[in-house]
Amino acid sequence: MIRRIKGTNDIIEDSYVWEWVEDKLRSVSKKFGFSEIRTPIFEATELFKRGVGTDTDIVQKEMYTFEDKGGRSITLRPEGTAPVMRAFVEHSLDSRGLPQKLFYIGPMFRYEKPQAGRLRQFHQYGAELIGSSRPEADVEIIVLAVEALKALGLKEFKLKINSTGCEKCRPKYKEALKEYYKPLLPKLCDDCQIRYDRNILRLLDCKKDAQYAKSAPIILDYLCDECKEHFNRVKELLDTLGVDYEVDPTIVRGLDYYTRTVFEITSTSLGAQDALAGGGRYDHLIEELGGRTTPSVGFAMGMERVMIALEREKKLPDKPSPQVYVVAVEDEQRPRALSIAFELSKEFIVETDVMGRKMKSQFKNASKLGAHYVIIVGEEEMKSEIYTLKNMFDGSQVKLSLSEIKRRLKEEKCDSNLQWH
RNA sequence: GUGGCUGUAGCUCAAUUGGUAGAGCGUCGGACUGUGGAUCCGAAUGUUGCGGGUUCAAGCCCCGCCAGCCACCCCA
Repeated sequence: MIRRIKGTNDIIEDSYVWEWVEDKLRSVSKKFGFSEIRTPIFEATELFKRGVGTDTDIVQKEMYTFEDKGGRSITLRPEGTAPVMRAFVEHSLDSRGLPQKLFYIGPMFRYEKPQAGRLRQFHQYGAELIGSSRPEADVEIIVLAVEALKALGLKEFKLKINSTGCEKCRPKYKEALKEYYKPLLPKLCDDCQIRYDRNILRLLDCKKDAQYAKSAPIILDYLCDECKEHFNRVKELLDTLGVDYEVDPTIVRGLDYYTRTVFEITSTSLGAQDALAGGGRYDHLIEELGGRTTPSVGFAMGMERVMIALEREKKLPDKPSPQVYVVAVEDEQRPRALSIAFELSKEFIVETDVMGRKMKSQFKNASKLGAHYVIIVGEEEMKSEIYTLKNMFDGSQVKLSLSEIKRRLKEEKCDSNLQWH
């Protein structure tokens, strides 16, 4: 048997949950004025090296990179921001006016060891607000992320924010950190020894050496006036909007492109892989990709994790079931049953038997599928063209013509809780 | 990439000290020849994750691989 690749999933029984989640996310995004962008699933490897940063874990060990037949180095996208920015530059979207507000939903690929909530092919929803350096933009993005989770019905999550400063103040902070950790260096874990030189900020969120991080210098004390002002405005606006958050000076984020605001939304109902969404401001990514300086903010949300959280919080939608199931009493009525089913399927969700089942089994099948109504087509109905409509929820039944049945089903559709639209 | 746990029917799990694989659920059918969700009866389905080894004999022991889970790493 050929099996699926490690760390990938077939979405079968749950596909209606995916549809539901995607519908909600699209709808919230549009309400915030964002429109969907769909970029290719693979890109030139160079895009991620430059966009995400060569020092990041993603680029160093997690990319699915291969050479195509033309000898080009191709990479399956590990994240969504760099491709969106590439498209922004490539199509000169700034000439259409700023800001550009874009969202995406789709698969991402990272070569990691799988566990619950961490897959090699996973799916992200994300949004980018391109072209504004103002704190209002940060807040709009943060609020969108929070509202998206709320729209799905999630409650058990926490928003944490921080500022990582800019190219002016961050070097000073890094220096202060180096100073602080220098005497501690021999006591740090192996990973932190390497991080000390490569990316000192990462020492802060190391779980093994968390004891030292507590009394380490805090970036917020090193922010330049502009960054400090920006961060304060973000907090004020969040307060004004009544958004709950917590300032966490240890979140630094794994991608190199972030400047100033960074944030994370973690679920309190998940295990180790508890980050539902993460994002921040990236003021220099676009110029890194050859565009003109265009300050921007964005975030990405992990759809699998959101769905695990929905399950934990018991917020999954009900599976949609057919509105009507057309039953043929005898073989003679099968063609009629089929044509009624096709006719009704122009307006309703219809099922009918194609397995040659006896009437009894057709009924069993109708209940198993959760059909609200059954239309019985027997000899009598065939002649009179007045069919029996049975309500499977309360067992009642009436005799109606096809057009009366349609009218009845239409009324039912309005107060049906089987649909989520 | 590191460490630990696990792998038996579609699903959840049994199987004495190694002795020739079973139950529930589900599926399908029947009891019920124009009426489902209850009940009863019956049927189908396994290279015991894969490969090797030890043994008269392996689901069980040993080794390797694969996959999943948990934690680390990191993140969504």
